[in-house]
Amino acid sequence: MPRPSATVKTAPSRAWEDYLKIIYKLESLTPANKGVQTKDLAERLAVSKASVTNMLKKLAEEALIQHEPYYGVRLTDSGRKIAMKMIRNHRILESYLVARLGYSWDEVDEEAETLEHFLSDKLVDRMWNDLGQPTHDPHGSPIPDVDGHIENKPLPALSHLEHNTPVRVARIKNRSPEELRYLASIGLHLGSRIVVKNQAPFNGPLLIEIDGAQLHALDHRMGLAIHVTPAHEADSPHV
Amino acid sequence: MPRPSATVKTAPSRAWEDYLKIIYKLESLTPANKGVQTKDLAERLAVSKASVTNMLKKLAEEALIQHEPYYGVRLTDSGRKIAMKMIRNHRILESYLVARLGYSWDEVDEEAETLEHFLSDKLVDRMWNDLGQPTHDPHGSPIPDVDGHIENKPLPALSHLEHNTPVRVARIKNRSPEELRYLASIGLHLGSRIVVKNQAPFNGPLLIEIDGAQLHALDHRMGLAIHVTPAHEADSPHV
DNA sequence: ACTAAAAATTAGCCTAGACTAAACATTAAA
DNA sequence: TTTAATGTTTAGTCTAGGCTAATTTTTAGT
Repeated sequence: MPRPSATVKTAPSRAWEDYLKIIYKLESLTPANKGVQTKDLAERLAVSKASVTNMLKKLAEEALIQHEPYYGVRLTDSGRKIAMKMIRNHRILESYLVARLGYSWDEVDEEAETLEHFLSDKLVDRMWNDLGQPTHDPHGSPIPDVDGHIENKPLPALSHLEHNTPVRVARIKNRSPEELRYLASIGLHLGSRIVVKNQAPFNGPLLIEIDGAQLHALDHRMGLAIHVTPAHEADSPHV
Repeated sequence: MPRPSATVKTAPSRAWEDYLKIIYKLESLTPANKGVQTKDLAERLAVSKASVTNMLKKLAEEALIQHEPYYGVRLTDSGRKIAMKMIRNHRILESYLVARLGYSWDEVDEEAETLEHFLSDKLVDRMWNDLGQPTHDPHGSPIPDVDGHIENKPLPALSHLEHNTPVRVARIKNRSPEELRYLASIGLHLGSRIVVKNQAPFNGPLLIEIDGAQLHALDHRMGLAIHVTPAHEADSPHV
């Protein structure tokens, strides 16, 4: 008959990993003096605030986060390590699916969102090596290294550019499959050369030229998610 | 705030899938007039018999099994369908890992055991097509088709062969990684040509010749797990 | 400074899927 | 045919991770 699991330092569950990953992502959007808010976690995890509070207590007990009640939460080093592993797994799998199994960039997130929790280190490592040890995923996001270090170069967003300055698309953050498909349909990919011709007032749409050809109007919020490098810097980005 | 999940025909959980898969596997070892026993399920799932009974009740409510209390359990068509899907996922992933990511046949089961529950239909289909729609996995086990049909050709085991009749290894069932590694180390693979020279009495070890060269003593129980085809039938098997 | 709104926490409850211990059924053996 | 051994089920717990409702703390607006 089965044995009780005793005090065996149980592996972090999927739920824990999800919490830690979201906390990591929200930390970068949070002013440095504040922690990540319960409310925002609840929203991103599609879970009640009470559930979040409840879970934060457990994560804090395991020293994966620091929880200052009412002031928010912050990852500890061990918590960050787990978050980075999930992000590494996620981004390597996405890269693999695109490069080896014919996925398009709008299809990969859904698949990776689940599988990131169940991939062995061995499998992730083999995919990464098979791909030639890429540094960025199909959306241009950096892949953390095995020790959890990640490139952190802030790139300007399309919406914040001077007009008529050519740039190249380096990264698209957090867009839905529909939006990604739309971008691909107008010929906007990683590495595309963009010139912002105009921006309508009151955060209105951008008028952009893609690869010297078509003109397109692009919603302001889409422009915020598209990050670029100066056109001369790297002719084609990491892919 | 999140919604209650209501009566949304919830997807089968990992636990359900594991139960159904094991029931399927045990059915073939169970005399046709009997069902699969609770005890055997408990053993294979490493779970108490009471837990099994409890779960069987739920599976029966969902019409995934027929549960005749005290007489055991049997899959319904819908239950079998889920079981076959898990087996398909498992075997295609194993095949993929070996063919594309350099895994050896002793490494794949562990990885597949978890991931089989989380692979999307799309991913499985793409792996299967990328591999050229294989019909058998790296251990020679048949891969069910998308509709849940599976080849069911009974193959004789090494232990039950006439002596001095050359055969080819077609399938190795349920061996541990250690045993599989041992077999590989003595040059016994799918497709190896084997001649059984002798079997010691009282279910003693077999004396076998592998690919016309080395002689090896092989434990009787190992011989039961190694299934073969006549040497002339197919020169090299499905791989 | 005071009050209303927003955010966070507490308290109590629920379900899935485990568990143990005890009761009950079936089968095989004497 | 009775009994012992084995297998199965019932009854009652437990933990993870959700939930709602009520309460408390912090923040923002007058």
